[in-house]
Amino acid sequence: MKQVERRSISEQVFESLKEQIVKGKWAPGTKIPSENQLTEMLGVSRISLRESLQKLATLGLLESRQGEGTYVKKFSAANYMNTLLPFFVLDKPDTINVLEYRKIVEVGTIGLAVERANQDDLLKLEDINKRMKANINDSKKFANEDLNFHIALAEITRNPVIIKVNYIIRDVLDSSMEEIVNNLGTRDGTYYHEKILAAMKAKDKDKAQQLMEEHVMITINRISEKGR
Amino acid sequence: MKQVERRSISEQVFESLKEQIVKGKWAPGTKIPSENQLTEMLGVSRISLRESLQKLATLGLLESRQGEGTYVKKFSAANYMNTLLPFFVLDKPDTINVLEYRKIVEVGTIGLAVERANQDDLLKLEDINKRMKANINDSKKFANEDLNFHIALAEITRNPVIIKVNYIIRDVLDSSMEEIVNNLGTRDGTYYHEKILAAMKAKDKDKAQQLMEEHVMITINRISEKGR
DNA sequence: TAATGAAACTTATAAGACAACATATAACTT
DNA sequence: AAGTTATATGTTGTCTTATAAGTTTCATTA
Repeated sequence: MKQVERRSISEQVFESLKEQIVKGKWAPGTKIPSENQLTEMLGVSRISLRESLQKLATLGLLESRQGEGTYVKKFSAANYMNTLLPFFVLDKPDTINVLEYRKIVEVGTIGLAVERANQDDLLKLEDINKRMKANINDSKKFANEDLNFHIALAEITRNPVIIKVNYIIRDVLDSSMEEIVNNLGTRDGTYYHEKILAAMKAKDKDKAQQLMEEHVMITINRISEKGR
Repeated sequence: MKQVERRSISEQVFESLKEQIVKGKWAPGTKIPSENQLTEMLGVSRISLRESLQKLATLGLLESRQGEGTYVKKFSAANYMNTLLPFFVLDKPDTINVLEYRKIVEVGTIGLAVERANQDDLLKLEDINKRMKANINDSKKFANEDLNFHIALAEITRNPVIIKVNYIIRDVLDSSMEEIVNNLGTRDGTYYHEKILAAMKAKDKDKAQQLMEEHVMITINRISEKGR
């Protein structure tokens, strides 16, 4: 027999709102009606409406700002990269594979970063390095600054796709990172960061990339040895 | 003065729940505590909690079934084909950013592929190249085989992260790819693929990487010139 | 044994209230 | 006149308390 169609209210609302955006009725950048207005227009409770709005926000189609309103976001590839999250999360077992991937991305990232870094960027990196050295005995803070260094590099590229992917990778590695630092210690973290920063100042792209490759490679080797 | 940190409740809850999944505390397929239990465990209202649960659901990490409970979703590639992307067309700056990112990943990919390719892999690539040449006047089929070539390279690395990311990127670019091929033609697609394959056979990693960089770079340049 | 049905538990939806925030305007001070 | 503070209004964020609508469990019954 043919199944009776069951669609939840919030799902129907979602489709309805999506149509407004997709069909261009609500153009990117514009403010959509307030929640109270929409509940009346659609005849649903604010709960169901908000559920749909939040889903659209998660997908990167809307953005809600408290006190201001809800706006249609311009769709960007970077937002789409959110779908990468489950890929990484649910495949957790192989940290090595993630690191191998990270090696590729980080080496490419530093290449662009060398070309695009300005004076402020370099100062910011220097700051992070200083904080790393200051926290050389606090592995938690140390690991955190380590990540900040790599994220800062990604942001220097000014490429939103790279930035986004970096955040996602960070998220995934974060869980194991502390453990990694606890095992590997803080010895060569500062060493490589300083060398990399020097190469950046000298605009020596090849050198910076080579250093970064070593830096990540050493981590990979240590991790894979640890498992035996 | 130092800014006071403001993070919404649902955001904090989101991070907290995500951590449980990322760290493997809640394994794929298992049922997570009920909403009532979670509200008590986290000390927040059901509204805020549900907001976070729904966000995780739209990201594909959780799935709620009325009357049953909420479960950690198992990964399945099919989940990622039902996205919103087809409704949107990437604009030029986006395409450039994606290509720039793709350049990084592809150059890294070919590096690993050179090291790990066996005889069968090389034959498979050769096959794809032949089909490309055969379809040199059918830009749609040509573009399709072009993508197959790059996906095959990703699969040769045997790194699931690289493979999956490749599929995602492919999805993102797919919408604009046909247009790209229509504009750029089929002229140097085969040229580079053949050269790259030759370098792979010779196990010449540097050469292969350099060729791949050129290959993607030329596409980037053409796209960015197109708009002027 | 198999079918029924009530109870308990789950997520979905609702309504109303208040908090937190942004913005514009009025009132006040200098 | 210009700058500052208070107020009003409208927005999203969060909470509380219900009720609806599913699923599962298990004792009861035919």
